[in-house]
Amino acid sequence: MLVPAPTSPPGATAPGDLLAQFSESAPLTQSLPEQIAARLSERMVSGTYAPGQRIMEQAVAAEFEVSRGPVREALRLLEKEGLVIILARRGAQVTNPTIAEVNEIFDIRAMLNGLRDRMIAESAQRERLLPVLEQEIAKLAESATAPDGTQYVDTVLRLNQLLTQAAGNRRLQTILGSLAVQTVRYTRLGLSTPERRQQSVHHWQHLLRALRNGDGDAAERIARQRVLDSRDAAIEQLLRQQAMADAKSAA
Amino acid sequence: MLVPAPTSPPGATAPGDLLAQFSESAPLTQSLPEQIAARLSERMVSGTYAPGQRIMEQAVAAEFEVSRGPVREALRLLEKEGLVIILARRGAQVTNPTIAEVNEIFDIRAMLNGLRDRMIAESAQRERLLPVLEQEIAKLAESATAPDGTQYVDTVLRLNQLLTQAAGNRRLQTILGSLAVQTVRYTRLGLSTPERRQQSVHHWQHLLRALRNGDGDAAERIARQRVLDSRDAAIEQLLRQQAMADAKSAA
DNA sequence: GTCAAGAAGATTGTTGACAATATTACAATA
DNA sequence: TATTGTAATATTGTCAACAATCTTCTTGAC
Repeated sequence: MLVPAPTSPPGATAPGDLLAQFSESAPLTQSLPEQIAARLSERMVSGTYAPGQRIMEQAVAAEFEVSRGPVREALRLLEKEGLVIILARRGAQVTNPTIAEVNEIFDIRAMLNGLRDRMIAESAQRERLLPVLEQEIAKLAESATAPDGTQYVDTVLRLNQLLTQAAGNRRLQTILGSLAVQTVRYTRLGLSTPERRQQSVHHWQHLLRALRNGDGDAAERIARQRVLDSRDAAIEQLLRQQAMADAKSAA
Repeated sequence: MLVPAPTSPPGATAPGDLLAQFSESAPLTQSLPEQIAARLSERMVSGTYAPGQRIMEQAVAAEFEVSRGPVREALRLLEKEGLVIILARRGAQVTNPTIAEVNEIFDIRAMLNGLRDRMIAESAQRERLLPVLEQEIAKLAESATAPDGTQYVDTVLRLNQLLTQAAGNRRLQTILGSLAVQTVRYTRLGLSTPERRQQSVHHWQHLLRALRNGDGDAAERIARQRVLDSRDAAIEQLLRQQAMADAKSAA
């Protein structure tokens, strides 16, 4: 049977725990394929499995001491999340999105975050959410100036999770969850400097104000801009990384 | 092996062929699970399988003369499309969306169609698309006044397909394709009267103008409004149907 | 040395059987 | 009669083996 993941105690926000984090109303006991998918997804977002790498069913099955059936299904789940691509009779490969594709994913997130935040702004029972948001955004402001961006990113993820759940649109939750998994890597990149994080805090504060005022138009506009800015920051960093890698390989 | 579907010759737009129609760059030879999924999806959109009905793996496997493995995978594919819901150890059930859920799906479609049409309006090589669109929209105007809405709906589907492909965002294509499959039924409902179809033609003509002018803002706004209107029309019809059913059962 | 053809090995796709769990039918009790 | 517990059945989950296909390595010709 499956060895439990070497993660922090339940409740802690473990990196790579995103599938569970964003999935709608997860049953208390995950199925075997889901457990395998969670374990594999950790390795993909953390880079243990490199982009482009081929994942062989038999190898995974042997490691987790299960048969290939559940592994196959786990890989299908990861395909749904966009973490692998499955080619007919050629198996699963860790996705290696081009910059254009990263752009595309952020575009979609921008639109759907806009919808999400508009829905919340226009919802009657948003009152209960506001105190929590205020608290989290305060935490955000604190951690913005830290040299390390880890805590900041965690809080952003938590905020997004809160809002996505609050919107109360199941399908939207599913789609945004899947897109979030695919873009964590890049979100981290985009928030790597204190300046970017300061900018991000301002966006969140604006959003909070719009939500408090029940201003759906503003909420949508700000949410969109926030994602598009984070996209631009991420792409900028990506290009910089790539340029450095290119220079190195040329030397 | 699998008996071929009793559909029209390839190329013809068969009802229920939607999975294939919207899937990105379908390989010429569908896998066995995909074939099964296509066959099952026909039955679901056509109502042969009633909403809420349970689909048993063994029964499907026996009918198509395959083992349960490919059937399982087919059902997972249909879950991805939102046509069934799979509960742990309880199998697959044809989804029976509430009116609230239908609303939610249309909301998402509205946003993403907005993104799609903005992308096209702002794309450099939209020129090639415009003549085709003009032609299809002309066809639309012709068939609007027909007593039967079938041809009109088909043309709308083709238009959406054209635009979705033209946007050139793979992930968007996937998501919109899946949402389209889920809402065909309701789109049909919303376009059931000539008045609604006339209104719809106007939207399309406005959209065409915005695309021609390269006006992304307008394209997005119009696309959104178009979907939201079709949503309202569909919901209205749904409620009417439901009221009639209720009255009947009370009698 | 490069390329093509073919054989050997590796990997995915499918199958049928068994195990674990859920559903149904039925009987006993309040 | 309604309800609860239990046995029988049905159904999903998992496994291991086989078939079909792809990949890689070797061999040979140019």
